[in-house]
Amino acid sequence: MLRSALNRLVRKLEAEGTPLAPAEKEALLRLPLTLREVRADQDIVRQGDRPTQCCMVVEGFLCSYKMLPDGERQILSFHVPGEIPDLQSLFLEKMDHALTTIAPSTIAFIPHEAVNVLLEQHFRIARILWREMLIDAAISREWIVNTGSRDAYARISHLLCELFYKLQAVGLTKGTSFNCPITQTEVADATGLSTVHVNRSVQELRGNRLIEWERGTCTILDLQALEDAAMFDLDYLHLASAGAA
Amino acid sequence: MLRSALNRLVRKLEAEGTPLAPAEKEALLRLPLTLREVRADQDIVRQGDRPTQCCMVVEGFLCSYKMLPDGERQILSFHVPGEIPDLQSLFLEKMDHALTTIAPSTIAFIPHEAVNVLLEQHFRIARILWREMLIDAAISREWIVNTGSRDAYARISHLLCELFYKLQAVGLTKGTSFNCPITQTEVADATGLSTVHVNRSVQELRGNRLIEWERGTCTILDLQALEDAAMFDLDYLHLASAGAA
DNA sequence: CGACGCTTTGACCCGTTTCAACAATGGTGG
DNA sequence: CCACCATTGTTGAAACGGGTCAAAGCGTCG
Repeated sequence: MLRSALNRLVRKLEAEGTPLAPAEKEALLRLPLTLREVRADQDIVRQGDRPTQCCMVVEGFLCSYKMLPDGERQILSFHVPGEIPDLQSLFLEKMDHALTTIAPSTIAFIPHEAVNVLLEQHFRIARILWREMLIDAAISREWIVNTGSRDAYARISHLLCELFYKLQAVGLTKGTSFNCPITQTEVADATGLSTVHVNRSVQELRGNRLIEWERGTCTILDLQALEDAAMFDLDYLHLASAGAA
Repeated sequence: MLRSALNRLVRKLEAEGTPLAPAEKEALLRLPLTLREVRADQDIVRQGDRPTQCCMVVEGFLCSYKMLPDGERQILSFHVPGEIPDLQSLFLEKMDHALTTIAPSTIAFIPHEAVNVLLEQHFRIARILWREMLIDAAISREWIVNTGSRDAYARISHLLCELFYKLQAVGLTKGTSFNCPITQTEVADATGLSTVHVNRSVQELRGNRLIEWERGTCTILDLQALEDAAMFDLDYLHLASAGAA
């Protein structure tokens, strides 16, 4: 289990394109990971916390969010296996958002010190992780576009395209199907819509035969049409293959 | 002029809290900067570009934005003097958004190679710049909240609070007044609202005596009330003083 | 079987958009 | 110094996307 967690990390870092040197790989495998099984809807880190470790998603599904004084919850991103959602806590002491599971998950914790040592001794790994964090930032920018400039139908389409490509990149899709434990309420919190309206839009997507989505499994029936509806442009995910083009 | 640009950079980096060592400061001052005066509404970098240099705002005002196929423009962030808005192009080859001036500006260009050398030789500077980029990401997250969860009145209030604190951090405010060359159309593109509605909301803010805003100068009359209206929480800007608390 | 969480539905309402003018402002050239 | 033009800001009326509220269906799991 611990081995598989570390392997996921190595694979993730190599997905950038550059294979790791033996010394680098070894340094990664020596990282002191602590695994934890977490059930759904458990906060991993809370807003205002000052973490001393960061966490990697080994299995499951996380999201980060902020709560507003008026009770609104805004989801800021979804995190799939291989990602290290709060790596930024290495540099920004105080969490400005919370991190929670939205499905039963396996999380690996890594002490900050260990990561800091890693970064100083292996600048190439530092560069790869730096790049990862910038991709997260690129996704955030696209989410601004999503909530700011697209209508409900396009927003939800876009979210589904993003999830599909992110999951595909880590090998968690079968064809155009993927496990999608996100509830419509969570889609609503992520897109700035009401659950009612999300529901109606999802039904519209189903009616147009763009997707099927029930009991935690989402199948994209017409990816091209879904991307068109979403005005989706893959570039922002900065996937290795796309970058090479 | 070139000296003042470099000084602004040094000051910005030291604003993090840690004063730079003489060797570090010297390395910065040796950076090969190219200055350029640019009038308003000129693209500095375009979506799809693969820049070989990055740029620092010395004077003026920039914004980054994306265009959608349907003609909508979404502004993603505003950039004030001292910031290096496209530093990320060091790590993400292809620009996923554009960068443009919204006021006459002075820009300093720095070749990627020079920055790369700097990062490898001075890990502390790398850490500071890394942190800067993460703060940009934190601001993007807050913009997701803004467009996703706040109504028009709060969105505009929030934008003004953000600008005020960012400008204050680099010493570009006088009291609670600051130079604000942003048009209402740009506010609309940044907040995902129509210009008409922005106009009405700004008038409401004026009517409630929270702000004055005319001819490029914005004065906040009641900062506390403006922050309340915006549900503003300073934490996300990760200013040095706030981090120390 | 019953309870709980998630999805679905209908009816009504409101914030925001759209369209279409018009007024103010500021910069430019004669 | 004024006439002109292009931006930017302002206004009103009508329409619409999406929100709210409230209740009912449905799966699933102890």
